[in-house]
Amino acid sequence: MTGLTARQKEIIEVAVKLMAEGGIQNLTMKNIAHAMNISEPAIYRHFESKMDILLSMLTQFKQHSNDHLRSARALNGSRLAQLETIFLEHAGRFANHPHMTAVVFSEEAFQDDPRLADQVVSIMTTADAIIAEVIAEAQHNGEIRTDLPKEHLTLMILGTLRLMVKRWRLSGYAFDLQQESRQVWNSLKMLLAASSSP
Amino acid sequence: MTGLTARQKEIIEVAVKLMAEGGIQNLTMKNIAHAMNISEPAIYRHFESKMDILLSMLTQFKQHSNDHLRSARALNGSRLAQLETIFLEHAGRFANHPHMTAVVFSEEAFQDDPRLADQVVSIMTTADAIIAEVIAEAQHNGEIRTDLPKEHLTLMILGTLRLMVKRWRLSGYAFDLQQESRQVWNSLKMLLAASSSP
Amino acid sequence: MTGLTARQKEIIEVAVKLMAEGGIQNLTMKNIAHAMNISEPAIYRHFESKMDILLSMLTQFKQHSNDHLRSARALNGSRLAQLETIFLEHAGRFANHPHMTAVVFSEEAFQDDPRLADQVVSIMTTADAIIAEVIAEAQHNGEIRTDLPKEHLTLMILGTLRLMVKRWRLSGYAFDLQQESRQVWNSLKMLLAASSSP
Amino acid sequence: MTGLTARQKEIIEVAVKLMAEGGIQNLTMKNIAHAMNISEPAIYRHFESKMDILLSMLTQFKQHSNDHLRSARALNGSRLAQLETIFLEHAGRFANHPHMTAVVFSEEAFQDDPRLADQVVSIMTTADAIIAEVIAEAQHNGEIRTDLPKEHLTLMILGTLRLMVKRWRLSGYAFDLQQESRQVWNSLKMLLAASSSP
DNA sequence: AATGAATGAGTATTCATTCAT
DNA sequence: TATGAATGAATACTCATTCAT
Repeated sequence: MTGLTARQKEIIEVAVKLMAEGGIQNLTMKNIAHAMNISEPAIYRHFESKMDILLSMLTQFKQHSNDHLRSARALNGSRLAQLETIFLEHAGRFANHPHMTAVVFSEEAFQDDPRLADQVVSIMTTADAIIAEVIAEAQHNGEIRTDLPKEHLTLMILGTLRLMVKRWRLSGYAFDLQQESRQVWNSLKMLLAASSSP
Repeated sequence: MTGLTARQKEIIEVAVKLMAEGGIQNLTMKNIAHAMNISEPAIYRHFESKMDILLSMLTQFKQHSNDHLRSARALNGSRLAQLETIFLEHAGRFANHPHMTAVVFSEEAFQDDPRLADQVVSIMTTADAIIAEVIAEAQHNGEIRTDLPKEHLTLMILGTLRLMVKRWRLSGYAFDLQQESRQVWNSLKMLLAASSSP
Repeated sequence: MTGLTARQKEIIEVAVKLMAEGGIQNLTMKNIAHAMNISEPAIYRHFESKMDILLSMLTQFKQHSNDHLRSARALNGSRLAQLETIFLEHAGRFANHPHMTAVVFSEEAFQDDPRLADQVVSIMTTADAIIAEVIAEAQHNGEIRTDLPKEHLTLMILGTLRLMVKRWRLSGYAFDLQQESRQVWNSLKMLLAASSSP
Repeated sequence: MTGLTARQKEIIEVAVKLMAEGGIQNLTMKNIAHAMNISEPAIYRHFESKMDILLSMLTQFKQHSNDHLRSARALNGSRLAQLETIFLEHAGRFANHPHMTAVVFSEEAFQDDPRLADQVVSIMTTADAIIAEVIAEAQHNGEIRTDLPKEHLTLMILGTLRLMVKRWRLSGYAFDLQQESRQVWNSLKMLLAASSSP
C-alpha cells in the first residue's frame, strides 16, 4: 500500500516526466501545474511542499525497487538465475519507463537536502546489500567463482548496469536497452562463472 | 595551452568547489563572487556568462582527462599496464581533488543545455573509445581474454570505476579511494585475465 | 440578544485565541478551520467573509464592554465607587480572558478597513464618554477634585488602565493583573481625591 | 552614528509612511518599491530581508528615543522640568512626524518575531526606567508628592501620553497634538505636585 | 451542514545580467 | 579592473474565496 491518492500519483508521474525532460531545473511548481492543466496552488492541496513531492517520489521508487528485489529473491531457480532476474528486470523497468532514469541519475540534485540524500543512499545501499547476499550464496553454491570478494562483484554488476542505463539515457534512448542488457548479462555471466576445471 | 587566465582558472576552481559543496544549486554568481571576495559584475570581466564558466569548466576537465589518457597510452609497458594506469590514475585524480567528482556527477545538471550536454558526452565517449582500443590491443596480445566483446569489458571497467567513485562521494569521502581502487583493480584484472589453460 | 449562533460564537472565540497567540497574521481561515477541526469552506456557512468575523468579534466585544459600563453605572454607591468598579472590572475581564487583550491591542490591524476602524473608535469613544460623565458627576458631588478638566482625568484613568494591561500582555501575563489593578487604582484614587482642606 | 546609508534611511522612511497609512498589511516589498520608484529586488541591495528593514526601523526609533531621554536628563533645571521636557518633546516628536506613531502602535504586529518583540519591549522598558528614575529623584527633592510609588506615577504619565497620541492618530491627526500635550501636562503637574501645606 | 478541489491575486525572495561610474 | 545600483523573470508558497457534490 502506497497511501498515495490517485492525484498524488499523477503529480509524481508528471514530476518524474519533467525531470526526465529537463533535469531538476525543469521541475518547478509552475511546470507541474501547466502539465496538469491546473493552477499552482492546486498542487498544495495534494502535497505540502515541493520537497514533499520529491520525497514521495523517492519513497515510491524505493518501494518499487525493493519489491522487485524481494520477488527476485523469492524465485525458485539458482542464485545465478536470481541475479539475472535482478539485472534484467532492473533494465526492463527502465526500458518500459524511460522517465524513471531521471530519478536515479538526479541523485546529485537530491544531495542538498539531508532527507532526500538519505533516501538515495538507502535505495543504493539496499540494492547493494541484497545483491551481495545473493552473490555470497552463489559462491557457496559453487555457482560463482570464489576467488573474488562479493563486494567487488557487486560493485561490478551494479556499476555496469548503471553505466549502461546512463548511456542509454544520454543517447536519448536510442538503442534497445532490453536487448543490450541481455547481451551484457551474458558477458557478465561468463566473467562470474566458476572455473570449470579446478 | 589552456588559453585561460589565472583569474579564470581561479573562478573555475571556486565554481567546482561550490558545486561539490552544494550541487548545481549552490553554483550562483553571488556565491562565486562571495567566495572570491569580489563583486558579481567583476566576474563578467572574465567570463561572458555563467554558461561560459560551466563550458570552460568542462573543457578544462576534458583536457585533463584526455592528457591522462594519452600519457597512459604512451607508456612502454603492456596494454594491461596501460589499462591499470588509466584506472588507478583516474581514481588518483579524484582522490587528490575530491571536488572534481562534483563535475562528473553533475552531468545531469548539464543536460539542459545542448552545448554542455555535448561536452559531457564527448568526455565519456573519448574515454570509452580509448579504453576500448587498449582492450582490443590487449586481446590481440593475448593479455586479456577474448571470449567477451571489448565494448562490454569497457562498460564494466568504466562502470565499476564510476560507481566506486560515486560511493566514495556519497560516503562523504569516508574511505581511502586510492587503496580501494587498487584492490578493485586487482579483482578486475583477475576477471580480465586470459584463461591460462587453452 | 447577540443574534449569534453557538457555532458563530465558537468561531469568534477561536479567532480571538489565534490573534492572541500570533497577532492578526495568525488569523487565517486555514488556522481557524484547523483549530475547529472543520474545513475552510465550512466557515462560510457561518460567516459571509473573514471581515464579517472580525466585525462580529468587535461587535461582541463592544456589547460586553457597554454592558459592563452600564451595569457599573447602575450601582447604588458613590460615583467614585462606580469608577472603581469600571476600572477593576475592566482589568478583571482581561485577567479572566487574557486572549481578549489581543482584540484591544490589535486596533491598528483593524485600521485598514473603515468599518472595523469605526467600531474600534466607537468602543473607545463610548468608554470615554461614560467615564467622563461619571467623573463630571463625581466632581459635582465633591467626590473628585475639581481643579482638573474631566477630559484629562478620563484620559489618565483610561491611559493608565490600557498601559497596565499592555504591559501585562507584553510580559506574557507574568504578573497578577487583578492584584496590580487594585493597587494602581488605590494610587489613582489618591490623585483624584478632592483636597480635604478647602 | 547610525551606520545606515542614505538609501537605507530612505527605505525606512518609506516603510514607516506605508505602515502609517495602512498598517503592517500595507508594508509590502511591492509597496516600498512602488513608493520609491524602484523594483522590488533593488531593495535587497540595501536590506537583506523585510525583517531587516523592520529591525532597522525599530533600532533607529529606539536610538532617537534614547537620545531624547538622555538629553532631557542632561538639563540643568529641576527634575519636574526634566519630566516636562520628556513629556512635551515626546509629543512634539510625534506632532512633527505623525507617521512615527505607526511604529509605536504597531507593536502588536511586531509580536510575532522574537527579535522585533524584544526591541519593542526594550524601547518601552528604557523609557519606563528613566522616567521612574527622574520621579524618584523629584520625590527626594520634594518636587513631587511622595505618597505614591514612583512605578504608579510612571505608569500614569506614560499611559496618559500614549493614549493621547493614540487618540490623535485615530482622529486622523485632527487636533493640535502639541497644544493638547501642554494642557494635559499642566493637569498632570497639578496631580504630581507635592502637597503645599504639610 | 460540510467538504475536496480548485483558483486569482499576492507574498518575500533569488537569479543572471546590465549599466553608469 | 572593479563596483554600486538596479532589473525582468522566475521561485516556492499563502490567502480568502468559490463551486460542484
